[in-house]
Order: sequence, then structure tokens, then C-alpha cells
Amino acid sequence: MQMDKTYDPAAIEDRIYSRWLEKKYFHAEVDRSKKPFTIVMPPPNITGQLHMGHALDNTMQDILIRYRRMQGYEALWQPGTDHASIATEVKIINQLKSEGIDKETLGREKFLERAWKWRDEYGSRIITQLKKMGSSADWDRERFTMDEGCSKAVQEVFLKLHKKGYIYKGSRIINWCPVCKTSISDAEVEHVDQQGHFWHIRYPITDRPGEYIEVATTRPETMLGDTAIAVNPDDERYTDLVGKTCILPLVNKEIPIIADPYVDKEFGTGAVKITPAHDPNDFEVGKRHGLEEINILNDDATVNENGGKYAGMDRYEARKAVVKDLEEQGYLTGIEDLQHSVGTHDRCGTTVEPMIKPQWFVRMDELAKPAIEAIEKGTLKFVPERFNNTYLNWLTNIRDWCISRQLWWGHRIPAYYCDQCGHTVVAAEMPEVCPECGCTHFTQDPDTLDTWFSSALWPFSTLGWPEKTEELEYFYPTDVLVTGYDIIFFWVVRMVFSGLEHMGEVPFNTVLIHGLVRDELGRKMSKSLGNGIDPLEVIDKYGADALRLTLVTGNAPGNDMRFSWKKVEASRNFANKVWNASRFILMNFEQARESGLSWDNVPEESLTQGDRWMLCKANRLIREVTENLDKYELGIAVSKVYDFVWEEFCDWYIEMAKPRLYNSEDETRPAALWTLKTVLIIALKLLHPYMPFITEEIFMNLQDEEESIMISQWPLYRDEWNYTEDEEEVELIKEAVRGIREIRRDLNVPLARRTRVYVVSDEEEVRDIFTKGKVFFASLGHASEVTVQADRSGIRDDAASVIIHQAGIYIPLEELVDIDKEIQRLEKDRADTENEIKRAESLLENPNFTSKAPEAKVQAERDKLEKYTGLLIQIAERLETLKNR
RNA sequence: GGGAUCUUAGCUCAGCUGGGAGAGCACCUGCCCUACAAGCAGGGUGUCACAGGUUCGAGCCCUGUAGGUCCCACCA
Repeated sequence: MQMDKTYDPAAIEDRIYSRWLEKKYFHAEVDRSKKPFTIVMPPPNITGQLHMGHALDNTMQDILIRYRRMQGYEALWQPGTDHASIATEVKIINQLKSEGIDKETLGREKFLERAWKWRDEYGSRIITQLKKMGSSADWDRERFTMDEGCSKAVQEVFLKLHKKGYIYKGSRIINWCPVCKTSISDAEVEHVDQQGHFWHIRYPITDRPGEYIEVATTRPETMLGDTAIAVNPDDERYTDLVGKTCILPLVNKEIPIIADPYVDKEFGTGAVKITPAHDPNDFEVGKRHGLEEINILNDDATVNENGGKYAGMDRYEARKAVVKDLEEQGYLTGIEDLQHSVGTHDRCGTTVEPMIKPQWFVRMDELAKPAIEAIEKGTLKFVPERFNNTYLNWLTNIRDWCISRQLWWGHRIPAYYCDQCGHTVVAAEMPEVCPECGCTHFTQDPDTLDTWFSSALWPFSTLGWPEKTEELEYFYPTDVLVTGYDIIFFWVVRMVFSGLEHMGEVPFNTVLIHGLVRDELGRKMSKSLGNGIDPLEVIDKYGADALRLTLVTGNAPGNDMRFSWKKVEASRNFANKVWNASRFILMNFEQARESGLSWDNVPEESLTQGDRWMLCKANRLIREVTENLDKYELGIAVSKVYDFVWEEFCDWYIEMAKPRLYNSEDETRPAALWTLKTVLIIALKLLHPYMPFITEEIFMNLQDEEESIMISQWPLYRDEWNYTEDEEEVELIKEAVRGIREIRRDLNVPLARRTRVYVVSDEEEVRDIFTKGKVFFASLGHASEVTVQADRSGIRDDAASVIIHQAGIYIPLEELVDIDKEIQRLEKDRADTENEIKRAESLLENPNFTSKAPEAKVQAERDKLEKYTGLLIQIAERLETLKNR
């Protein structure tokens, strides 16, 4: 088999993915013999294009799903798309506009046809893109928030909540977007700071000529709808005015002066104009004082007939005109600059206008309670935990949820109004006869539901609810939800209370929160800035595995990360490292096979110290990676594999194995081959959730039969590989090699190629380590030959000896050794060692340490003390020897 | 106003329940040696923001200060 010198993802990714699909590896079925593991995919919008946020979100989910699948769980990753009512509707309106068509003239039915056509055309685009990422979702189960089943669920929930009295219709003050011409929920309003003005206006007091009460406002045009002036009841400046009336300028209407604690004495003039129809606080004040609500705006934010001469003007034109008139008539007493935050619609950026409108709401108080308890009882956990607070904070201050939208694309509200008497019937189907008046003609409520209303049901609607399906029973509650912190309020909270309400159980046990993917400079990636990086471009250039690795490396849960091409390159380099190590191993297999060598069944006794050390390391790695994946520490888990593969496996073990592989007479060659294969497979498996494509390609090449790594068994920790002592011995090898490097550096004498190095030691185990005869240490930077002997016989006398500390190894160099420098170094070692001893002694003498510190720590200090005491003697001896030369 | 979070190497960031500070990138030196130059070997004196405190011991816990980011509420 021929493998290229560099890894080329483009050549294999699509081929491997198609194979997975063909083999139905992603498909999950109800299987009572296995434990289920379920993740529901946050459904991307049908308007969406894959961006880095999706890439991160889906990579994390795929890692978890692949991991559990390999562990033997029946792993279901439930995918689908969201109709995204307002986002899609805006897109379609724009599309129509470019064709010169107006939404209203087209009509609802035709419009919806267009919308469905859009969905058919673009709805699956993002799914195709997710597949490029390697996502192993069960595409056979793909759902859509407006498909028949999900729509059924939406209707069922609406009827149920209405029956319980949790859904009601009411005229409340809501956020109105004059551009989208729909109400929006509080969560959809984004507050942005803007530089504005604060206009001071005086209202003449009735029957007190020359006396005024002055108010300040940022929206002077709303005065047209004023129905009172309010002051704080404790404000002495105004006590004599409370109960009086004043004249509303321009309108010339008499309005009362009232006292309400809502008014802040310190802010502005301490007197507030009250416009109940266009400000949420004023609305509340108005309710308390029974004030009239005068709506002065049309749906497009132009002034309506209640605005007198200003009728027909846009709100900003009206503002100018009102200010001008006030000024001319002497009511305007001043203008100050003021920085204030303005509510805008998060979709279109338009300043929202608070308006009173009849809308449908979900009462939140009762629904919120169990959702709060879920955190307290621990049935719901956020990772990292700090998001508990974010979640609880929102829930404890929650207001009723406005769920009706004046849009066409979405689930239509199942409410019908009698054409004759106006009676409202909430039902699954249009009623035949009005229970009030017997009339048989009804009109359905024109509004649709907030898009999050259906998303809230996603974890169970996708599994078949309200039908009692086997899937629902088996896979629900799901295990983990992976999403960004920006969506906790919109979605997570609503799924939780919906799950608890309708299923009686939380929809997922764990919420794994990730941050935003920012650009290299830490800015949000956005279309307007043009700083977004297209994940597909990254895949094209570096491969999906490199992208996936980049997104999860060096990043803790819940934290934002910066994306940079440098990081992708580092990931690609790692992929290449894995590729080449595997290539090397496969090449050796081939050579061994040609010479008729077998290495499948290697007796344990034939494993060398190095082999055992490697197995021991790999074994520990299995444990660490598994533990970290269980804790959702995806970044830590992968960095362990990264370090292991690069530093332990490639830089040490493969290098140490080379002489055995190259020497056809070496009887430990099969053991090396076996260890290489065993450890490589472990590494590939641990890496597979992160880098599915490259690991699969290599795995396929390693196996004789065509088994997929995707469905292979996740490696298990094995006690019999826990060779602790051997690890120490291999540490000695490393120590010795480091020693050689140090000497070379200290002497500033580069080791010539093929420098002969003699290792002489009385200790048998040290000699054993440097396996019988000759070893190539490629890690020296050169292939240096090492000879191991028990004594110095046969070693050239003119070669100077240098002592390598700890290992007890003499290494004669063919160059002269600078003894003075070596003495200096040993002196320093001695001083350091003495300090260590002092430190350990003082610690052990401290009664607090011995009584309070864990026994293991105390023992460790004792061991250190002993070790360093011994070392000190050795150093002294060596110094003595050197000085005598 | 309430809450969260960050401040660690030149840059980007890890650092799990407290037990002698790490990675990648960048930079410098030397190397194409039969897996890999997308590589190898070597190179780090970091007041872990600052000030206190708890502890035998603090990057980690507590209090405060400074600066940054984010969320919620308010802004008439």
C-alpha cells in the first residue's frame, strides 16, 4: 500500500463519508440491549450558511457522539432544521422585492408557497455543509420544525397550555418593530447605547398663569399621547402640585399631575410625562392610576389620527416638528445631550417602538418554578457551572412571553374568531358552530407563533411527541445539549420548562456551553465587518480534521476563542505527524511481512523495557482521555493525546524502536512491531472523535479486514499494562540522553555524525535499558552509536570520562572535556541539592505539615529527602574524582 | 443598579478538589539522518494585574483596588 508523504484530506474525506453513510453507521435504533446516548442538534435556520459557530457547535457534538458510540452506547444524534420564521420571512420579502413584488399584494397563500419553495431549495444546504464537517448525525431522522409531526406538537402544546390557563390573549405593551411590522419578545430586543438628546419641556399649570411644571424627555413626539405628569410622592418641590392639572402643550388638553414612586427624584427634572401607550413603565403607571391610553402611532411608526396635525409624519419627522412647534410657542426650555440606550430589533436593527397591541402570551410564573428547581435538585447541570447563575437570574425575573407574531411564515395560532359575535375558540380545527351565537362562520387568527415556541419542543417533538413512540420512551431525556451562551435565554430555558411541563422530565441532563468563535483580533465574526471565515474554505485548504481540532484545542468550556490560520496550520501539522508516523509503521510492517516475520502473538516476556514503558504510557492516556471526555473537557482530553502522540510516541518510542526494526536479527523485533501497532491503534481510537477522517483512513490500512474505527471498541484501561517500575527505568534512558545533550552544549562541541558513545555502568539494570549491544539514538540529532558495557575494559584510555548524574553512566567523548566547567556544574548541583534537603527537612519538622498534609505528600517529602541525601554523596564523590584528575 | 468573567511567556491561551508554572505560534542556534523541513535537536530570570488575608504551603480560596469583556435591568 502506498501512502503519500503528506496527508491530503481532500483525497479521502468525501470517500470515507460516503462509506459511513452507506454502511448506516450514523443510524440509531431503539435497542434495549444497549444504553442510549442522545444529543439533539440545535436546528440551524433554513436561511443559514455554515459559519464558525455551527462548526464549533457541531464538532463538539460529534466528538461526544462518536465517543459514546465507540463505548457501545446506542448513540443518537438527532438532526433537523428550523423554519426561523422572521429570518426567513425577511429573506423572502427581499427576494420578492428584487422581483418587484410586494408581500401584501402577493397574498398569504402565494407567499407561503414561496416560503416552502425556499425551504425545499435552501433548507438542506446547511445540512450538506454539516456533512463536510464529518458530522455523524442520524440523517435518516432529519426533522423540520414545520413538518407534520412538529406542527402537531406545537398545536398540542398550545391547546394544552391554553386549557390550563397558561396561554392568554391580552392587550399589553409589547415591543413593536415598525420595519418587520410584528411584535417581538423581550429577548429579541437588543439595547444599544446611542447619543441622543434630552428635551426639557414645560407644561403650564391649569389656573395658575405663569406657573409651569418642567419635564425632560428623549422622545418628545410621544407627548402627543401624554395622559398625565408624574412626580415622586416624597418630592417636596412638587407636593403642592399633586392633584392639580396642567395643560398639554400643542394638544391643549388638561391632564392630571399624579404622584407615583416610580419617578426618580434625582433624575432629569423629577417630573415625568406619562405616555401609557408608548412606554412600558408609563403603561404600568397608567394602570395604577387608571389613565387613558392614547395610541398615537401606526404600525409603520408614522403618527396616526390621534396625533392631530402631525398625523402621517414618520416618528422622527414628527419629533422635529414637535420640537420646532414647542420652541416657537415657548414651551421648550432647553436641550441637553444624553447618552441613553435604545431598544432595537436584533434581526434588523430598527429601533423598536413600545405599543399596546392585543397579543398572545404565555404566563411564565408557574412554568418557571420547576425549571428553577431542576437546577437546585441537580437534574439539570450546566458545564461550566457558572451558567447556572445566568439561567436562574433570567428565570427568577422572567416576564410573560409574548408568543404571537404578525408574520405569515410559521405555525399559525389555533384560535378562531366568530365572524358574527367575535367569540374566540381555541381548537385544533376550525369550529363549525359558534357556542355563543350559533353562527357558522369563523376567521382564524392571522398571527403565527414565535419561532422559539416550536424550538422549545425540539427535544421531544423530534422523537415523535405527542405520539407515545418507542423512540421517545427510549431516547428521552436526552443526555447533553451543546450550545452557545448567547442562546440560553431564547432556547435553553424554554426547552427546559417545556420538557418539564409536557414530558415531566428535563429535556437533557447536561448543558454544555461554548463561547463564540471570534476573529484573530477578538472581534465577533460578522457579515457587516466582513471578518468572517468560512469553515468550508478552511476544510478546502486544510481538511475537516484540522478544522475540528483547531476549534476544540486550547479552549475551556464556555470561553470565547479566537480563530487564526496559524492554529489551523498547527492542527494540520499534527494530522501530518500522525499520518507519517503511521506511514512509517506500515512500511515496517510490510518489510517484516516480506521477510516472513510474524508479530501478532508476542509473549509478554519478550517485551522490552521500552515497550512496557510505552504501553504503560498509552494505558494512562486511555484513562486520562476517558476521564476528561466524561467531564466534557474536550480541549484537555485532546491535548493529552496530542502530547502523547507527538512527544512520547513519535519522539521517543519510535526513535527507540528503530534499531530493533532495522536489525533483522534482533529477536525483539516482533515485540517492537506489536507494540507499535497496539499503541498506534489506541492513539487512533482516542483521536477518532476529534479527527474522524484521518483516523479512519489509517485504521482501514492497518486492518486486514475492512472494519471501521467508528464502530470499533473504545480502548479500555488495563491493569496489566501498568508497569510503573519500568517507567522509571525508561526515565533513566531519557536522563542519560539529556545528559549527553547537556555535555555537548556545555562543551560547545557538536557531536559528529556517528559519534561513538560508550555507556559504562556497574548496574545491570542500566545496562539492560540500553538493550543488548547497539542502539541508535536518533534523538541525539545524529545517529549516534552507543555501546553498553559493564566496565571500562576496551574503552580508549585517552577519552575523557564525564559523569552523568543519577544514571551512573560514564560517557567518554572523543573530544576533550572541559573539567572546570563540569566541576562548576557539579558544584551548582551540590548547592541545589543541599537546598532541597533543607527544604524537605524544614517541612518535615513542621508539625502542621506532618499532621495536616495528606500522608502521600508527607511520604513524598521523606522520599525526596532520602533521594537527595544519597545524591549529595554521589555528587561529592564525583567532584572528588574530577578534581583529582 | 444587579450578575458573570477575565488579567499567566513577545502573541493566543491551558492550568482539574491548594502541594515546586505549561502548550501552540513567534524568535534565535544547528541540522534534509532511510516516517515527517507541514520535520528533528537545543534555547524561557514569567514580581501568574495590584494590595491585603487564610494556610505549613496560594496562579488556584477570601476581602479590597485597578483595568478589560459580556449578560440582565433602568435610562421619563
